[in-house]
Amino acid sequence: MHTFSQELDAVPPYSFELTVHNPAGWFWHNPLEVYEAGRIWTALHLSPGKAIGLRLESLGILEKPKILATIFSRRKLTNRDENEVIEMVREGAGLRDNILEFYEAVKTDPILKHTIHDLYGMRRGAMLRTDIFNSATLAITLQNAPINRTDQMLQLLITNCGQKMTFDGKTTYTWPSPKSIMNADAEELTKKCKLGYRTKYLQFIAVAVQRQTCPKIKELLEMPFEKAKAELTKLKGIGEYSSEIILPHGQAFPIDIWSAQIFHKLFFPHRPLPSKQEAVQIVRKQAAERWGRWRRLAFVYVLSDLDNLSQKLKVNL
DNA sequence: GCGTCCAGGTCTACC
DNA sequence: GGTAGACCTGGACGC
Repeated sequence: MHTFSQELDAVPPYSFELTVHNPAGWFWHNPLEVYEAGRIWTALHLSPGKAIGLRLESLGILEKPKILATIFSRRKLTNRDENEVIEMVREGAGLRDNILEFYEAVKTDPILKHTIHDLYGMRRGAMLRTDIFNSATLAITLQNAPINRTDQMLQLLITNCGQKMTFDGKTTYTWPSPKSIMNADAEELTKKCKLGYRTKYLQFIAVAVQRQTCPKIKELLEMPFEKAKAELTKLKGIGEYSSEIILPHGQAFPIDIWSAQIFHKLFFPHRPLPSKQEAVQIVRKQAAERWGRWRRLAFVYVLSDLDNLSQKLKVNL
């Protein structure tokens, strides 16, 4: 194994653990990543088809953050590949974000004033990616399914179609590449990964990503939010909710029936819960008016702090 | 055990 | 342009 290491700075305050370790009870880059005491191990594909292992380690403290990134690869990487990975880490771990701007904007908000205290230094972590396929895979498996079903589909997809990587004494997997899903037999994929009707959507998106007929993450970010959303909803299986899972914009607010009920209780604690679909529309509108361009961060902060919010605001979440 | 319902959306046929 | 109904799968529930 070849290794390449680089120390990275982050804009303080920066909490490595809150950002990458089970954010909102979920994963950072991939459901099969490994986290142990200030270190995380994961794996990803570099285009085209090169798999690498990645270890991130926190060397600093909240007000003087420093992250050591180490890349593990079977063949020596080019400088360009190394730079691409480091750039993905900077983006995915939110190292450049100035979180103090967000804190200043929401410091008097009756809900967020608690969460920014409880989760001081947390960033909105994002998957390591240059194309939409990882996040589209997540979005498709979240649709019309309770969380344990989603988890089952993701685990099966990754262990059957991702690439297994053993390095630095740890074993983990990459997300499945678009090529591996595009070339898989549809019937076999459905059966092995228990995807049901979702197989056809996943394969449709895999083809679009592989043939580059849909925008990359960087291109989406350069578009206005509504235009970027319209581009994504052209894809079969991607509606409003799924597009907001994928979009990198700060205005994205991927609200579903479950989270809509939580946010409705927080926004309107004395109102009865409306129908599920109504709650989604009401919450979406309220979040846009109240949190504007900060609503994606607000979303992550609230869902990462439900126990504390329940106690402080005396709401049963 | 067995049948029925429905979930952390989206598409399509039909009006 | 709006909206029921269908869609995989598996856990919860009633009997």
